[in-house]
Amino acid sequence: MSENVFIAKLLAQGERITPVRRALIAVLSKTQEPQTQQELLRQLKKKGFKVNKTTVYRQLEALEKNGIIFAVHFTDRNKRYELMDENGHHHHLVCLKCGCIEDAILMSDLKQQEKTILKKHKFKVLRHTLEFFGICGRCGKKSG
Amino acid sequence: MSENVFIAKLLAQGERITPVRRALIAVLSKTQEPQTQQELLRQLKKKGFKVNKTTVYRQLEALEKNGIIFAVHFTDRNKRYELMDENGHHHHLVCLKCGCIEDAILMSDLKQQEKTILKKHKFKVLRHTLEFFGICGRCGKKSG
DNA sequence: CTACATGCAAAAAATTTGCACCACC
DNA sequence: GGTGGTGCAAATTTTTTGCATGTAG
Repeated sequence: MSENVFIAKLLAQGERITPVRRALIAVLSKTQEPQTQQELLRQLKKKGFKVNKTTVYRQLEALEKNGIIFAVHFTDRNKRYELMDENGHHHHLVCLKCGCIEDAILMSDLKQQEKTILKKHKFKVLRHTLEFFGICGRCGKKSG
Repeated sequence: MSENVFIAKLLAQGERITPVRRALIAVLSKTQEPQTQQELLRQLKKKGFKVNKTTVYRQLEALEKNGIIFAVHFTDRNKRYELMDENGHHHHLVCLKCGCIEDAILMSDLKQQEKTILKKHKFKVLRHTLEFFGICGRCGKKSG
């Protein structure tokens, strides 16, 4: 249950543990692709969890502020959320044909980049997003 | 006038050169930060250029499809556009306090990363986004 | 108890669509 | 002269806000 790590983090930060927060963390920990508010709401309701969309928006915002989840934007207009990975979050491969999303296996050390940025730009990087857009293996086979 | 490069590219692709397209390219070539539809519309109007927001949306979409401009999403909910850089587009440093956006000087070879991704994931990368979020030099001074 | 979480409805903001008309090639 | 660009208004979608009520700590 890595979920408990996040619960613990919230508690440590003096935040309340409410059913909605618990449920959001649970759903996010069971999905690999970053989820939109709509998808999360749908999944919660499917599980019989009664919750309002406003609350989902508000709690996603709160969880993001508390460093529990992370927001990414792909090609569509919706924000997507994923759980913050303690070892640094991962990056994504977004297929422009089928829309599937894989996690990228990356060996770059952006940590080093961030140090360079601090030196050259006097800019303290707190987080970053790195996303790749293209054609996934399956779509590549289908159409050349 | 690097603007002409983009005009030429559009022509080469059999696209029409309309006043709106020309104006959008002109405005984007004079701004360093990626612009939202709203900002672009405002700048066009300020220049006395009469155009409707729907048209701006439609032309931004068209220009993106034709590889003239590139869309990025930061922390707010708006899509932003910048001209495609022929040497590869640049990355950004987004200040979470004042919202300013600088271009990052980067020395990473994402090209190499993309080759690795093709091998490991069978995923053909067409483009990527890499954005850093943090505290810019000015804000860093102000508040510690 | 009390501050914060929640639901509902309504507002605001961002984007898209339908349709008539205009202009470039 | 026909395809595609444009404007306007209205619809849709996404997100936010106000306020009354419930609930975790």
